Amino acid sequence: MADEIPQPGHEPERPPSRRERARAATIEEIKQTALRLMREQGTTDFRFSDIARLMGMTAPALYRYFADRDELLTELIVDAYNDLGEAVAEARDQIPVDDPGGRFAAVAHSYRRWAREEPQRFALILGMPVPGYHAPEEGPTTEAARRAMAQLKSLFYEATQAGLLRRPMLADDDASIARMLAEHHEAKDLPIDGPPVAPETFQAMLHCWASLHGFTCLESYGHLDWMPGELRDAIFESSIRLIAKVAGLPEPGLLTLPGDD
Amino acid sequence: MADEIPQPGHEPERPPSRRERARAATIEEIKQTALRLMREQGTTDFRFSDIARLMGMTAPALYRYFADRDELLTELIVDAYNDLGEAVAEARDQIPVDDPGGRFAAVAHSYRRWAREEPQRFALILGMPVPGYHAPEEGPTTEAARRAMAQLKSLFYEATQAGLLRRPMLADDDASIARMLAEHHEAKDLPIDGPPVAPETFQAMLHCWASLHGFTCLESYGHLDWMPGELRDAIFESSIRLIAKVAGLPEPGLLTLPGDD
DNA sequence: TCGTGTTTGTTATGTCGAGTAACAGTTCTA
DNA sequence: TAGAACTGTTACTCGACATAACAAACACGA
Repeated sequence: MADEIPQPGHEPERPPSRRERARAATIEEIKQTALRLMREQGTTDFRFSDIARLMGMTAPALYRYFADRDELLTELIVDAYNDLGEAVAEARDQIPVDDPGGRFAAVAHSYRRWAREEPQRFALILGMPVPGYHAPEEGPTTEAARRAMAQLKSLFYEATQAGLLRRPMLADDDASIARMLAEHHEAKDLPIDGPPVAPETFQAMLHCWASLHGFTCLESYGHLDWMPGELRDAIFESSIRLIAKVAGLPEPGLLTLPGDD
Repeated sequence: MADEIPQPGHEPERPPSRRERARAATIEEIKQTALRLMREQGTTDFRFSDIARLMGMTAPALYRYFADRDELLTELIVDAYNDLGEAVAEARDQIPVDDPGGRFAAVAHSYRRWAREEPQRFALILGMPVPGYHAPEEGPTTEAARRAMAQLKSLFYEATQAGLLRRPMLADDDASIARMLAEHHEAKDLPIDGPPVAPETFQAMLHCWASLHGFTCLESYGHLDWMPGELRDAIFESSIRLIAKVAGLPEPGLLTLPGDD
């Protein structure tokens, strides 16, 4: 009785059985249905009973797959991080490595587009989560966030390696920042994977992220709705170029960004 | 029976009666209690029953003051907008008008400080609101948001008038943006009160807001928690100076920002 | 093929919070 | 002081989360 319980985390790698595939499919359907509800209702909330009804089931059946609402939410958050990270990485990798300016533009556009297309999922990961939800401390969500942010960093790292990154424009003496960053690079407690970058590069990267994220947040939550879309697009494009220039990235090659409407 | 219902919105101006004062005090206590609960629980959610319990009342009594949860939330949102706007305006006005760089720094610091001190209220206005809540279209929240943003604009307007604003650094040719902005200034459908500013100034202002907001959002929702506070402060300060420089604002006078920790 | 244990669904039920109804005490005002 | 308005109460409905107990389908070894 006692050792029948499988220890989660290091299951032996065997081919998934028929039942396991069915279970995985159901889990996926539950998540997709939850996302559909969020999209239709425009919130980050959903009801178990609604999910069950749309799936032709009763609500308690869902508890066979998720212990509670929080567990489902956590999975959705992790998926959203991964999805955003993948979307950004894919857009980035469609631009040649020797055009880091273009790569950053692609990252920025895909970040914005993802947020516009999935405002609820965007709110899920970068807004304040659903009331009553408490993310597991240092859990999978933190891990996924770390990975997503690494996408941006690798861009700067590659640019540095290729010698395509000018010194970023910085406000003034940043000796203290450089020192603090160096200390923490040594202590290796920065959450970004991969090799280290120069302090001023790191700072430029963070500035890029914050500016990009700020515009995206404002737009995604409707705070820029008073601007016509055409104007928003133009201002975003201009802002991104400005940010890139300030961060020391070269001018992007003039090309149509893939998938940019 | 029919015409007993008072039409909301144009009540005659008489001195508040004893009862009206008591009612206003109760409404205020309800709001404060809701805020206290939000702060204690770290969410934008609250339970009517909890509010009532903390006030020594029963839950249904609250419906004498607010028709439902949404109505209370709307008031809290409006209050938050006004509060943030006031905090920002106050910080700004403690710096002389002839130091627009310093004024912007003060605005930025107070914006950030407010968000850090009241992350729940910040989420309430600039994040995705509580599930199930639907803001009244073009209602008081929109109005309050408009006013709050006008605080930033007036800073740039004053700087322009005083001839202290250099031409902002822009990415490249922005003729189309200038044209679109000019059209919308003529159409007067921009949400910002007060006299118009030049298109490039407007663009710079928006860039300032987005960058400031981005950093603030990331920090307020804990996405920068991996940085020690000292480093966050330094990077924020540096970023703000950079943004100001890029926007064409002069270097701020070296002074201790009021209330800055 | 059969029987047993696991998985996945069901219905019935408990709990809790939003919101309403009916009623009671208090305060204002004519 | 009587009636109207206001503000609170208790009792109740409703809907959602979550659990318990049970039933059907499935997997698999003898």
